[in-house]
Amino acid sequence: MNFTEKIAAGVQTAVAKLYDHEVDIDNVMITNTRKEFTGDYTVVVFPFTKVAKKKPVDIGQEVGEALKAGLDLVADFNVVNGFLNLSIDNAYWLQFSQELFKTENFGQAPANGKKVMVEFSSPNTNKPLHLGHIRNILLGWSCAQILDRAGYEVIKTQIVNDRGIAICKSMLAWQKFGEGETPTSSGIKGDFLAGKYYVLFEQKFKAEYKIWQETTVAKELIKDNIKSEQSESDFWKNYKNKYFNNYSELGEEAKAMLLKWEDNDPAVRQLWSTMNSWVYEGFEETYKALGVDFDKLYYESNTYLEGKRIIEDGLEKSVFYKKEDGSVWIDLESAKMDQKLVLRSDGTSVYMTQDIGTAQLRSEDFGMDKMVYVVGDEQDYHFKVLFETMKRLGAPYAEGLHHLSYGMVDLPTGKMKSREGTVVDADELIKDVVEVARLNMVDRNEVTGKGDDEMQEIIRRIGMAALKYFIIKVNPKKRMVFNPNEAVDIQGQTGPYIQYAFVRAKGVYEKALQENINLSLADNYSTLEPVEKELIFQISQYPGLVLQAAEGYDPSMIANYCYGLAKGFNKLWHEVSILNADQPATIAYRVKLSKLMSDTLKDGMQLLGIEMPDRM
RNA sequence: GGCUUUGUAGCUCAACUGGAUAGAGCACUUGACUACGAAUCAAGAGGUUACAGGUUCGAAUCCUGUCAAGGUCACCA
Repeated sequence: MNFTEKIAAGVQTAVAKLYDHEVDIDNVMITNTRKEFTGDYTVVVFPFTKVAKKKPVDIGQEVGEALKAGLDLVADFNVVNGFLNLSIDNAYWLQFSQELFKTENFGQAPANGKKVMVEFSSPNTNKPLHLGHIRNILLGWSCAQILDRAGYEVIKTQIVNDRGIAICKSMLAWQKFGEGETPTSSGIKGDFLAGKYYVLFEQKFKAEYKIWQETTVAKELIKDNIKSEQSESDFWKNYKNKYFNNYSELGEEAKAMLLKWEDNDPAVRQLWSTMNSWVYEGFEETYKALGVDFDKLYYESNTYLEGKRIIEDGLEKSVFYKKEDGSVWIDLESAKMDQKLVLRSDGTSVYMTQDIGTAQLRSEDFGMDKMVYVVGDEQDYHFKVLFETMKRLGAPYAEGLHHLSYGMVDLPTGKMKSREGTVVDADELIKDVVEVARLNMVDRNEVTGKGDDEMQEIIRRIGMAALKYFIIKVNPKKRMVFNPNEAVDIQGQTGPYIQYAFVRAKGVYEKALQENINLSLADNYSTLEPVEKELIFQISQYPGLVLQAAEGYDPSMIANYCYGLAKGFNKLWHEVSILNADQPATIAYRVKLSKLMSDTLKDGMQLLGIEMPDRM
């Protein structure tokens, strides 16, 4: 039982005795005492005014006296307004820290026997990964790590969007204009090569569209359909899709290719798998640079036909209904949503059908209790509909479905737009941050004295820490601004700052080992400075925080915690001496405390996918 | 237009999910190295939490309305 639980129980009995009233233990409000007041924990006594029929200050005084008399660990108390501040006896803090020194795998919750699947990344195979994917990947990876630490069995997965009209566009452009170019022949990374032809298709299509707009067909069309307040260019912008489907030659060819693909045409399938394999090789490199991997991949080309069977079942159970034209729908108006199509009139699947099928497939494969989809917030509605549908279908895991929705990443100049070439490419960004880290290192003249490989690895870890921390410290659901200059910062609330605190603490510990300092003397330490207590207090929050972050699917909580912890240690570093303290017991205690701090920091950062360097 | 998300210091973000005088970093001032490593620390300045009402002991947080920005309303994925 930890301190807050003991205090809560104490408050419960005190209130029962004093005011003859049973309070639910969950309703006892305990917070950490704010810095400007003395104390460690604060009990909010306002809720008791009704039952006690007294002023908050008096209640605080009475409950405080009862706690001080009844609980050994409460050394002292003071009351400010309706807040009862409790100071924990130093002996308890010391005892508590001694226990932590011995604890292995601090922060790891016991296995809870539940399986959770986390889907993230899930790219299209027609272009390379960009900054938006990085946020997705970091969130997904981190979420998986946190759930693991919280006691779940975690399966990391993605659905690879390897089929559809977009891929056919790349394929067609390559076929028409590629002249047999390959990653090997051109030296271009596979995903970039596929992206190159996707862009090329769009350019050619645009040119074709432009010419068509001058034809008599087009002129009559716009005359009949343009709205009075609409400009011509707006009209054509809106008409683009219709042109692609109804008039465009390139569109016609691309659609024909998609049909051939669906018909298993050998030549098209061959081209398709060749180009996709280029892309996969490219992706693999990027994933490796980001330090992530997956346990199981699902390919849309395998799952896009799934789900029809479930639709049939659902029709029998009247979850869905069929219209005269044969299309199948679900009516979600009772849940304040719309009617939604789940099967086209020609019997083919839509996005929703696929997702229903994929969920089912995954359940058959793994039997998970929960499923987390890391997908951008533009799909909020889609997932709301999907989850409600799964609930109505009676899927056993329906209650465990969660959409980890995150906001778009903006640049200081505004939105990333592929058309305007402002998309920040993932590979390039990774290269850039590592390069800035290297230049920083050179500035410090610290390049000497370490092996080249070791140095490169340290630089890489620092650069990646800066990038990753910058992105993951922001609450997922918020839209964020990515300023490249700030992302490579190493001062203040940054990844390298946290790494620095870690390196310091670990350095002290290693030096103590070298000097054969007797660490068991820590048991004799008895004074405990305020900065030390502050640090133990922060460390004590860690396991609870992991559970909270898991429950809220929110890695940013861990990121902010790690910063606070690093800051606490840096403060201690400046206020007291560790290896030069005057008593051997003090030295031993502080060395152990540093070790505990660095272990906790390393664990927390690992949950964010950030590696710690041995030196900096 | 319907539904939905967000709005906090000049900038980037916090605020233990309704608690105390809204906190950090960057940038700007000012102090602290002959290293347990200053990639650090200490201090200063910076706020009508978009706005207006309401709920209550207590609101950045909950409710209503207004404004602003984004998303979404395809037999696309």
